[in-house]
Amino acid sequence: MRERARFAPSPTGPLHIGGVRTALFSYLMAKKNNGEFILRIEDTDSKRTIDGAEQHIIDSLNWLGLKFDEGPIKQSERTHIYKERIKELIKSGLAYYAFDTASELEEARNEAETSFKYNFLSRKNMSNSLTLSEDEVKSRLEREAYVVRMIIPENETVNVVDQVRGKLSFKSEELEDKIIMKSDGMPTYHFANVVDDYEMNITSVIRGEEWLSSLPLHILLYKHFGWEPPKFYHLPLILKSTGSGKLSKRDAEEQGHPVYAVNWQGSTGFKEAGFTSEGLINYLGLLGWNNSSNKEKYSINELIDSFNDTEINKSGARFDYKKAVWINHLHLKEFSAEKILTLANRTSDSLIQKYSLEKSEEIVDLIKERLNTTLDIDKELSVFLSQPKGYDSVAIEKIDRGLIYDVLNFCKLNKALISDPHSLKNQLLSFGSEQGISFGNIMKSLRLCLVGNLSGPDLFKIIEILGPEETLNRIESLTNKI
RNA sequence: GGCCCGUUCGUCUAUCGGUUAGGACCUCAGGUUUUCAUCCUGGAAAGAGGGGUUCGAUUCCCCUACGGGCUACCA
Repeated sequence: MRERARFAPSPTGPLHIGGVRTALFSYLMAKKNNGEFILRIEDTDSKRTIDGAEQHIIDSLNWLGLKFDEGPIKQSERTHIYKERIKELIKSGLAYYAFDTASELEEARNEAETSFKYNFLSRKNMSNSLTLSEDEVKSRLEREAYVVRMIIPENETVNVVDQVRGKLSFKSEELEDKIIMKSDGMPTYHFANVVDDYEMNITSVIRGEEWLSSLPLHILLYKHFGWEPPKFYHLPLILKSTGSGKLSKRDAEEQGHPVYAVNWQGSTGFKEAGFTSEGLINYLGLLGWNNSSNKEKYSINELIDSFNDTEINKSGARFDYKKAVWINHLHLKEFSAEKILTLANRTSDSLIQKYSLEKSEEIVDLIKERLNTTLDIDKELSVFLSQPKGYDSVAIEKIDRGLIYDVLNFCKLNKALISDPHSLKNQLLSFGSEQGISFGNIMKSLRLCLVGNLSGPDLFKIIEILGPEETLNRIESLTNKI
């Protein structure tokens, strides 16, 4: 059978990093086995559906390059399918109508000494089609709101298999006759999910660990229908970087990092924070999976090749932003200059305009290895576009004003040298030894003057690129300021 | 509270009964570099606790502790 894995988010909010990881693993599972990746939108709760969330999910997957082969398939457009299936179940006595109101249920919960469960014991005392006469059921069905509940067998051990953890078992008395169709006629998650996975020939269900406790319910549903269940993988949760609990938007903001792949309203996404899709995918791929090699840098294709569903981890993993940035750096420094230029937010057009495409790419190669995020591209390139906007005053004091002045003066007096950076270096070297100024300080002075601070790529390369005129301008400019 | 899952350096992880418990991020100390960064070398840093099983347990089993998830007409 052809591998078919789906990502089935609910559009009750923007797609966060945990969802992205689930999508990625589903994608890897599908592609590893030459199968299909399907996007299904689980929008059965109209009250909780958020405008724009579906689009955000799609935008995120697009940016990440997790292309879906089918979808988006929306559950809200498939209610007729669920209704048919509900009827089937009722007919075979595996589901029933229930008329209990919210307040009646609440009362039952309050009265119960331990926790109340709507199951084989309590359902005898509730208003449903199992306890009411056929006529009454019929008339109440016409007049009243009702739900449909699935039957959970009594005193049975439900054995399930999670591919990540192995065999698990649940006692049926711990389970509840879950509602499978709400009074608004919409199916609940449990039902729509099972029916769709069956109807869509899904072979692997990959989802977050928060669904593990509902697995027996789902397995029972498959049994009720007489269907063969797919393989289930419950992924460990992504935890906040410090403290305890699941990663949430709020925690991420407190820790100063994004939670969404791309911008969502006021929240900065990883994309806007300077991540490449390659970097994010790489980091997320390693969160909860590894193939026991020491390899850290993976392209999406390498991830697909190496992915093995038996190597998914069991325990929750904290999100480590620094490591994510480091992995992003690994990718960025190996991108082509051409690609990096497209990743810059502001500077690339003016750079190409000022220099030429060829020259611009040369410049990018100079700064490439210094990049942690795409935000750094503008920062690094701005040196080549305009004079420094300010000078690091601490550095000026540290080097000593007089000394800086001497160095800059030397350059001004030897203008011809500027157009020949190689002999400039030699002349500066001898100037330094004559004057008793360390070469390091000479270079610091010059760098400060040309760049505004003490960091950046090779100075003589910068001089070469800026050209004699601009270099002298900048020298002039700082000389006047100190 | 009940049910379920989990537990190796601060963090992500390797180890499928016998290892000086390995790698990476972070961190620290050196080195390279004109500076910062990159890069290179090195250091510090771990099997939650208690019982078993075994010649031998990080590894298998049990208990406890801790962490997490679920416990809705939400997904």
